[in-house]
Amino acid sequence: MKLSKTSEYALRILIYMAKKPADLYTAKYLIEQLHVSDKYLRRLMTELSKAGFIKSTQGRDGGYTFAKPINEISLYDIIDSVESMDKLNDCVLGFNECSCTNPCAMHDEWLVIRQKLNKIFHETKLSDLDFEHVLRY
Amino acid sequence: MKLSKTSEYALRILIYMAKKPADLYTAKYLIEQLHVSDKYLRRLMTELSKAGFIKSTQGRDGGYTFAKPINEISLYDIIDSVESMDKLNDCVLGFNECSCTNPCAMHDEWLVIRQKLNKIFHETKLSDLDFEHVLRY
DNA sequence: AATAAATACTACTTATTTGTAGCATATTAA
DNA sequence: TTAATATGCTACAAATAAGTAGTATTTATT
Repeated sequence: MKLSKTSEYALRILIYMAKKPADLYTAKYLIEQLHVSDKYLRRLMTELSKAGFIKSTQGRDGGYTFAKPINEISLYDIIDSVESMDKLNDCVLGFNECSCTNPCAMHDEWLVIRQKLNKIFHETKLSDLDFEHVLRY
Repeated sequence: MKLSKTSEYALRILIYMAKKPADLYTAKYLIEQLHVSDKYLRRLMTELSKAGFIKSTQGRDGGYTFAKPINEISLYDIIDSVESMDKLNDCVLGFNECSCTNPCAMHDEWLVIRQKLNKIFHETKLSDLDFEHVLRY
């Protein structure tokens, strides 16, 4: 009942960048600021580039910037790009056959929770966050 | 953003038993009904016994029954006994220092979600579930 | 053209979770 | 008291997630 480390890092990085969304950030700088390990961050940045959130420029004076406006990037999209958000909608008891017409004993309770989770994660965009106190390492 | 397999199994088993809470269930029977592997289920049952939800009687004609009324067993308690529910209250970005006075950028959004999750898991007791359609393998 | 400073890729290592095997222990009934 | 039928324990195996190492590639500056 927790996000994966990879999702945590992805959120941390993009939220940090969203504070000044027009800037160019080098991996080296983000590693220092956010205390995510070198190779892990770099690999993750490549994933986030492929997912279309950021774009990288290689070579000297290179780095990463947003590839689209931060009010178009939801927390749902970010998490979904590194761990499937679909699993949130799986049966909480692990039954594959579970559905509204053939529900498990917890189906209705879980439906309420997951709808709220989906709603908040979908509706919260990077631009909605409070950057006054962006906690960082 | 999903319960562990172990939590799923723990819930499956106890919810299944809660349908007829006075009965004695053998491991063999539960394994057949719920398709949880032999040794894994047995180990889990021992944990659930130690946590005080069920009690076991060894030897011939042995098995497991509830150790207390099922309206005193919440889903929170069950999940917490096999994977720490505390982690639900950890910072969603993984910052140890995150708190209401020193919040991360997602602190407020996440607080709303986790309070709802905590509430539902705490308030839902085994006796509250709908046993008309207990889906099983 | 050489160098410096950046990202990209592939393979490997470690840690955690999940699942399995085999033997030990307990209890009832004939 | 022996056989049958239960649970309990310890150690191992497999799968997945997390983290690390080293090298290749790209590009602006000189």
